[in-house]
Amino acid sequence: MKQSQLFTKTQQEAPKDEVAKNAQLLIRAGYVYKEMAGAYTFLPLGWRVLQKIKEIIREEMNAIGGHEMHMTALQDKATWVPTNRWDDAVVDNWFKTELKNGTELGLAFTHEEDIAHLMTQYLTSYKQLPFYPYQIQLKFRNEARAKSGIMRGREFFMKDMYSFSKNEEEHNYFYEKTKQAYTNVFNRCGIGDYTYLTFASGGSFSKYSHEFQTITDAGEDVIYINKEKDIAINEEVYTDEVIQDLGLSKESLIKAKAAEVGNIFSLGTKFSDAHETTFTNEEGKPESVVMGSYGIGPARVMGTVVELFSDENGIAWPEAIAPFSVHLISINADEQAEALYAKLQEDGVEVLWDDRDARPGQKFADSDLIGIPHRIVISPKTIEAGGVEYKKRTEPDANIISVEELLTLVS
RNA sequence: CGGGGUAUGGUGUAACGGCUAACAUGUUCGCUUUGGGAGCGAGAGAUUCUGGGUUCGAAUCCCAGUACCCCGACCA
Repeated sequence: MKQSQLFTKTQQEAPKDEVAKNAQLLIRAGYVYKEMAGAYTFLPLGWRVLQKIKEIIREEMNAIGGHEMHMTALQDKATWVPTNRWDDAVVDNWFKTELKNGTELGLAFTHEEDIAHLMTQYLTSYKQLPFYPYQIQLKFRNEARAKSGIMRGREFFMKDMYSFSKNEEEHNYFYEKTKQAYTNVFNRCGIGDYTYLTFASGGSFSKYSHEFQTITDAGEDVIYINKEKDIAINEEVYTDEVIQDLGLSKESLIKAKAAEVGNIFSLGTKFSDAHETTFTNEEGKPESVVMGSYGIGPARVMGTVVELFSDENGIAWPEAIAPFSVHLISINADEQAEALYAKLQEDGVEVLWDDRDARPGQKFADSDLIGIPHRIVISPKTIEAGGVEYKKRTEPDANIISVEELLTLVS
């Protein structure tokens, strides 16, 4: 894409009401626009990053048998009464509204009830099980206080997957597979080294749930990490009993602030009992289906990445989720740049060409701020030296390489 | 939801209760310039958040509302 055609532009200063580093950088670099507290618009650059994160999630969910679908965000009150979660005293962050005729509606903050109810129509036999529908969708939560930029909004993206299994054994097998799939997602997004499988409070059907917590000061949770075993304990269940149960010792645990980028949860038959979501077993008798739910916040992942990978000049995206792979900067070499741009695109390289009539200093500053992994400069100077200048965003030095070398580097 | 704070061109800031609300940046036009946010000149851009009050006079003081930010609580 030609940068002159991007409608977003960079800003030297962040709006003063934005304190979170992720939001400051994303706004300054033109990735997002803040509509109101806790609600951000993803501009073309930001949407590209988000789409890449979603696509990684999609691939990993599909790889373990997930089926993508899309549920309505409008919630029927009747569906939420059986589990008592319509009650404002139980769930206090509903966005509720009503139809013209006065019928009450909710905007989805999650979908367990909805999908348990839906499945009463489709789940009949044990032969159908197990299966794993998921969606990547907007969720709404009327948070008392939005904060941390795009990491905790009132409207936010969520990948929510639900598992339906015949029994605990079948459920546990998938639960463990999901752990690995989640690990793959966070590794691919570049935050694997900072992300820990974290034991958190379970529910009536399991001792623990598992969270994926990424170490960052911008996070809201406190966890205790055991680096050797690559696991952590959430502060909320940090007791002598739990430490012992996990075979750890207090001395081996390091306290850290972290952001919850994903969680997986065994639900047992809590929701299927409430909605009579049953299947007919091999004996011909009805049985409640065993459920699990599995969430990832793609925008929270994006915010966390920015928190982790930036310097005083701007963002430094991990390769896999960068909006573009190559940032091509031309200085008084439009013709040569145009040819290189065409060549890169031909080779399937995602390239942003800064073709603007701007001074070099501004282009460099913008490039650092936007944070595309590979920077190419083409100018009379580099042409005379026999090629282009190449620099990684994460490295301080640039060097001249030939176009052929460049193509093998980035293709 | 409790406590605290802030609100002035698009953005960041300034202005003792007293002149036509100032500066930087961005933006438009012209000339010059081209390897780390260039220079000169000329323009456009504000009902100082809203409503009330005090005062001869309010961006400035007071009250209410709204929005935003921070701390805490909440986060099924």
